[in-house]
Amino acid sequence: MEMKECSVEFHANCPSRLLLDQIADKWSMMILAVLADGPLRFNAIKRGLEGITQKALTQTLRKLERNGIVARHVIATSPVAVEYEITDLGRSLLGPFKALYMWTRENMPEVEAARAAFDARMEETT
Amino acid sequence: MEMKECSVEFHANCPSRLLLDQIADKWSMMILAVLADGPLRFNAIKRGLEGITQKALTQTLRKLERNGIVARHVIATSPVAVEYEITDLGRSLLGPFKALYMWTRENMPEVEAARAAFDARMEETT
DNA sequence: CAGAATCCAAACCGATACTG
DNA sequence: CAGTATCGGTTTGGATTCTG
Repeated sequence: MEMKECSVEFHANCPSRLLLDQIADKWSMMILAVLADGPLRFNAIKRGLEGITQKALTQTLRKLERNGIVARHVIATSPVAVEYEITDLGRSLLGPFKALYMWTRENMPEVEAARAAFDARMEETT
Repeated sequence: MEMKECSVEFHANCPSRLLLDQIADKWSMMILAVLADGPLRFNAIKRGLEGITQKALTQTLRKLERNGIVARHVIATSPVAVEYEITDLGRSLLGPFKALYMWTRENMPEVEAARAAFDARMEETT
């Protein structure tokens, strides 16, 4: 019997890895969900995401814009209005994201049970 | 015409949000992919993930174990062997993860183009 | 082999103040 | 309104050393 090694490998420079780092963060998924129904202005997005700071929102929007997932439109009124809109590319991401979201909803109870069991085991060793 | 607000809202204590924070991190997805074909020992996993440190691997495995996504089996040989195996719960996550992974592979070119365009625009304003 | 412990630097994070 | 700039504080992350 030979040694077991993994058949899949992930290299440090694997392009999908670099991209995953970009999109699989705390806020990106939620921002996209919020923009799914139509373009929104900066503060409207902010109001939809309880707990996000202005700084985090700005940074995440910039990153999404750079990756072509949202588009930023400046409307030259006074004071200026800025609208963020999901792009076609971003829209194509909604499917995968939704699958992940549905998984969390469906499997939450089982995860909670696992956590409780794990924490109980930790307790008893203490 | 009424003000546009978002119809979806994410609350800070939304359970799916808490779970998403746990599973959508840099290494979890890749560890799961590596374990998909069968159980592996600690250092075999490590060899499959170029760039991961022992500390990061330990931490991520603990988290996955706590959430019931992988199982840890200690084999009392000398020196000890420890095998990590994906659980049924973890296996059910592979689908959503794979969808995300496929998306990155398919849309990488478009993302790169968007980045180049964005960075070029930044240059010209400087 | 599979970690735990420690140390230090770097990245992040929220709060605050300021601006066109 | 939609940001930028700045500043501590905390968290993270790597490198190293040690152990059953």
